[in-house]
Amino acid sequence: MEPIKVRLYDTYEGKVRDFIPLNPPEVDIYYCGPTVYNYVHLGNFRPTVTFDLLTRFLNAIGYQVKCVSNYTDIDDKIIKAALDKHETEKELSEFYIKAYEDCLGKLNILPLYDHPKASEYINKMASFIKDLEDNHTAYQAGDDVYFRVNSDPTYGQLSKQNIADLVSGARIDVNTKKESPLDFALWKMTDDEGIKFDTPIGKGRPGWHTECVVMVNSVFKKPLIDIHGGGFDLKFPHHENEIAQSEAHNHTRLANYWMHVGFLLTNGVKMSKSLGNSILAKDVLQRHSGNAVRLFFLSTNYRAPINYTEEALDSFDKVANRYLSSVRKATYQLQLKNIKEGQIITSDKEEFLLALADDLNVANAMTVLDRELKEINTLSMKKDADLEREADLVKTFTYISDILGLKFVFDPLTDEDRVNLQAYEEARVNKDYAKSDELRKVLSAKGIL
RNA sequence: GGUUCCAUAGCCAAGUUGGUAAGGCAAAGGACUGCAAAUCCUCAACCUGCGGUUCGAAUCCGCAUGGAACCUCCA
Repeated sequence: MEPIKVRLYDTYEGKVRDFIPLNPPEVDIYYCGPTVYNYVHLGNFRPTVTFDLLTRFLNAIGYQVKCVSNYTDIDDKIIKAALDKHETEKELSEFYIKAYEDCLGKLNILPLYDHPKASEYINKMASFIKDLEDNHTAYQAGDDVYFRVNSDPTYGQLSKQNIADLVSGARIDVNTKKESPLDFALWKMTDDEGIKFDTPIGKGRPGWHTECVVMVNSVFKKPLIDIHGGGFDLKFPHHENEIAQSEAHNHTRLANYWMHVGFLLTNGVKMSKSLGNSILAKDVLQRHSGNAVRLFFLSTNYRAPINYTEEALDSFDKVANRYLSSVRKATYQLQLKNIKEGQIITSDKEEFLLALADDLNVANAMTVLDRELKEINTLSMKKDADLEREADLVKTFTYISDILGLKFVFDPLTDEDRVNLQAYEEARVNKDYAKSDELRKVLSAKGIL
C-alpha cells in the first residue's frame, strides 16, 4: 500500500493543503478545551470527537500523534461561579473536570498525551507576558497588561479581518485605559474577590488568550506545532490573539495548520450557553449511547454546521445497535464453527483510509462500513457461506469502526450458549416450537440469534 | 455596517482539476420464516431561482432569494 497523502483544510491559508508534519512520524495536535465552570453542552464535544478521529486516523497510517487539549480553570466565569457557590475555584473546576471526563469515557475518546490545566502554568504565563512587555508588544495600563495589536502586521490573517474594519465594528469599549479597542488583556489584576496569583508581574490572573499559547509552548516544548484546532467561534478573537502573541514572542504562527470545527445547532441556531439553548452533554449521553453520539457527529463534514434533534440521535441509536448486533451475531457464528480470526481486507482498508485522508471525508469512508455490514448480514444468513470471507469482513469492520472510535463490546460465547443453540436447532427440526421459542428468547437476549 | 460560510430527494448527506448525481434514515412493495424479530431485494432528485462562460455545469462567474457564524464570553 502506497503511503497515504493526507489533505486538511487550513483556516489560516483558507484552503485544503497537503498535510506535512514538521517532525514525522510525530504529529502534534492541540485543541482548546472547555472552561470548566459548568456542565458542558453537547456542542463542546464536536471538536473532541473530530480531533479524536483525526488522531486515530493519523495513528493508523503510521504517525505518532500527541494530541493535547487543555482545561481553562482560571477565568472570570469560574471566579464568579465559585463565589456564588461558596467554593474555591479549584473545587469548582475539579468537579466539572470530572464530569467532563466522564463524558470523554462514554464517547470512547482516546487518552490524550496531556491535559494541561491553566492554573498549573501561571508562572510560565507571567514570564511570557514579561517578555512581551520587554519587546514592547505589551504594555501596562493601570494594573492590567494588554497586548498591542498594532504591533502585529499579520493580525487578522486567520479570521480574514482587517484591523480597520475591526476597529470600526468594535462595540464601544468603556475601558479607556487601552490604546486601541482591539488590544486584549494578557494579565488582569484581581481586586478584592477571586483567586489571585502572586507573580513578578503582579498579583492577578492571566487572560484566556495567553493561557493557551503558553500551554501549547510548554507542553510541546516548541514554538510551532502541527495542528491547532477548536470550534469556529474560537477563530476570532481567541486564536487570532494566540497567533499574535506567538508572533510577538516566537515569530511563528504557533501552528502550521489551523482547523476549525463547525457548530452544533439547535433549531438552526448555534447552541451556546448564553443563548440558553444548551443541551448538556451528560444528559444526552444518558439517553443515547456514545456510539450514537459519535455517529451523529460523524454524519456531517466536520466543518459544516450540524443540527441537533432527539430524532436524529434516536435514529443513530438504532444504527449503532444494528452494527453491534450484526457484528456480534457474526462473531458468535464464526466462533461456533471454530473459524479463526480473519485478515483485514486491504482494498477496503485502503478505500476507507483514502476517504479520511481527504480532509476527513467521513461520509465516503462510512460507505465502506455499510457495504461490509450488508455482506456480513448476507453471509450470516446463508447456509453454505464463505466463512473465511465472513471472518475477514468482521475483522475489517472492527478495524474500521475502531478508527471511527466506535466501540462494540459483547460477552464471549459460553459453553451453555453452545448447548442452547444446538438444542434450539434440534427443537425446530422436531417442530417442538414451544421449546424452540423458549430457547430463542434466551439466545436472542444474548444476541446470538 | 464589515468579514466569512452554506442552499443536493420526506429527513441527514457525499460529490478533489466541469462530462448528465455515493451512502444512511424514514415510508412502501417483495423475498425468506411454523410465527415473530432480524436480514436481504426493489423503489426516489428538472441539484433554491435567474442569467453568463462552455460542445457540456450540482460543480466556474454574476445577480437574486433564503439561512448561519464571527466582529463581545462562547467548542
